[in-house]
Amino acid sequence: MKADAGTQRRGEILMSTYDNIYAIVRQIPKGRVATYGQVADLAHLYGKARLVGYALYQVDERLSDIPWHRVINSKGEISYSPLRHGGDYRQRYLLEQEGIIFSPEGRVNLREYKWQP
DNA sequence: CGATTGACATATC
DNA sequence: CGATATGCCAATC
Repeated sequence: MKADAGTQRRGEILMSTYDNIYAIVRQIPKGRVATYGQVADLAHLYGKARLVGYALYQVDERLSDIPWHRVINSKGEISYSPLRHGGDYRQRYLLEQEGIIFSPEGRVNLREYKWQP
């Protein structure tokens, strides 16, 4: 059965697509990271990783309590955006504070840090 | 309201 | 490893 484009029914609560993504990101434990693809998968949005990135982009503006910094791309690298707020390295700094080690290339070891639900 | 863009992913060359 | 191509969907122009 297919869910509607914008919303899908879960129990008796109607959740918008983005709220679904937010719910997943909130569940990422400290010291772990998740890829956009993984979040999309868990949010029943397999193959739509772009929506995850777009959703998180808005999260930052909303200053939500969502740990957006724990979401990185499948290469284990932080995706930067020149359009984002000034502090580009903020994400990396936050991850390092959680004990995540970055490679000299600016990547993390997904085999070890990737969140496994 | 049509066209463009964008925190991505996967496959192929 | 990187350049190119395709899919995917919402927000923005």
